[in-house]
Amino acid sequence: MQLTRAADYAVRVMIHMAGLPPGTRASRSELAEAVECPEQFLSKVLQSLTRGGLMVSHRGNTGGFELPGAHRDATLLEVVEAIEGRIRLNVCLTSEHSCTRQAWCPAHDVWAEAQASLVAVLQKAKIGELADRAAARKAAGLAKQAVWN
Amino acid sequence: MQLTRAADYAVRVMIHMAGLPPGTRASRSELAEAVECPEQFLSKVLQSLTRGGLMVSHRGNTGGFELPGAHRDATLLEVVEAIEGRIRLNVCLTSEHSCTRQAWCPAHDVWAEAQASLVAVLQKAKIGELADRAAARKAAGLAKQAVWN
DNA sequence: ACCAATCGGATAATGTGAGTCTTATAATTC
DNA sequence: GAATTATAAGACTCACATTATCCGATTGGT
Repeated sequence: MQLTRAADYAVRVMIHMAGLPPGTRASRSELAEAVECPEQFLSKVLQSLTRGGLMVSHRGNTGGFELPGAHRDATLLEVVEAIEGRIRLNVCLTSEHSCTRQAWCPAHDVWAEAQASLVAVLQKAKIGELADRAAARKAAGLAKQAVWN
Repeated sequence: MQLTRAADYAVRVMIHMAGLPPGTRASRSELAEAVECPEQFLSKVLQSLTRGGLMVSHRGNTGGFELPGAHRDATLLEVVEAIEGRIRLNVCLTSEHSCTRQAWCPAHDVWAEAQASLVAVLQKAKIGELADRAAARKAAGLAKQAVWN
């Protein structure tokens, strides 16, 4: 019942990229540092994001990763599901036929509702907006530091 | 990001017990059948519930498990957390000092909000009410069968 | 005091998450 | 076109949590 590290890193990367000027190409090592994630492991995460169409990769000497402008308003839900697959809070929510008790089990409804409310929160959070918020907060933090010095 | 089987079984057991007349003592094998769970495995689940104070166990020849009447309105959250420990949607929500980015990371707020809304749903679902609902639905189901026959 | 039924803790098997390493592939530069 | 630099991809390792099982400890009844 916890987000995987991979999904967490994926969200960090997406937010970081969305904060860069559109079209910026960032290298894996650069991203690994910004995101505080083992570089090799980030490789796998970036691969998943690329496969999911959320990121574009360029190979070769001047290669790197790039966030298509259109995906600045991808939702957290999309990013998480690109890594973990669709969110299913319980096995009885995986398929319509996976639980023989569905007809009467009252817990089923609760799981479904819980999942829906969770998904709703992740769906309304857009990468681009989060990036803007991060930039604003960092600026405020620096300003505060400046006052202290 | 999924409920464990143990927690699912725990909820089933609690609802089943809440549907029985107060003070009823049910054996493990009886419960295992009602809940569609391997009996030996249910042992561990029942142990956790007992340790958590949600269930009372009696040993010996006429032993079995019993749901204290006061816990008929325990919440799904209590039951789940008795098995899995406190719900933490992401590692950065485990402790106040576990993430160096907390000060500015905008994702942190989203995880917190998502967790809160998930917890809220589980908290408003009371075992006793769910048991009543289950009974009503089963009755309706049987009535429908009677009409068919 | 003994027996039978039950819980409870210790133990084993399995699966998933997390991270690492190596090889293949591609693009730029000289 | 060869060398260099960078990512892609997948095999591999390791640790830990989940799931399941077994056997001993405990209890109540006869």
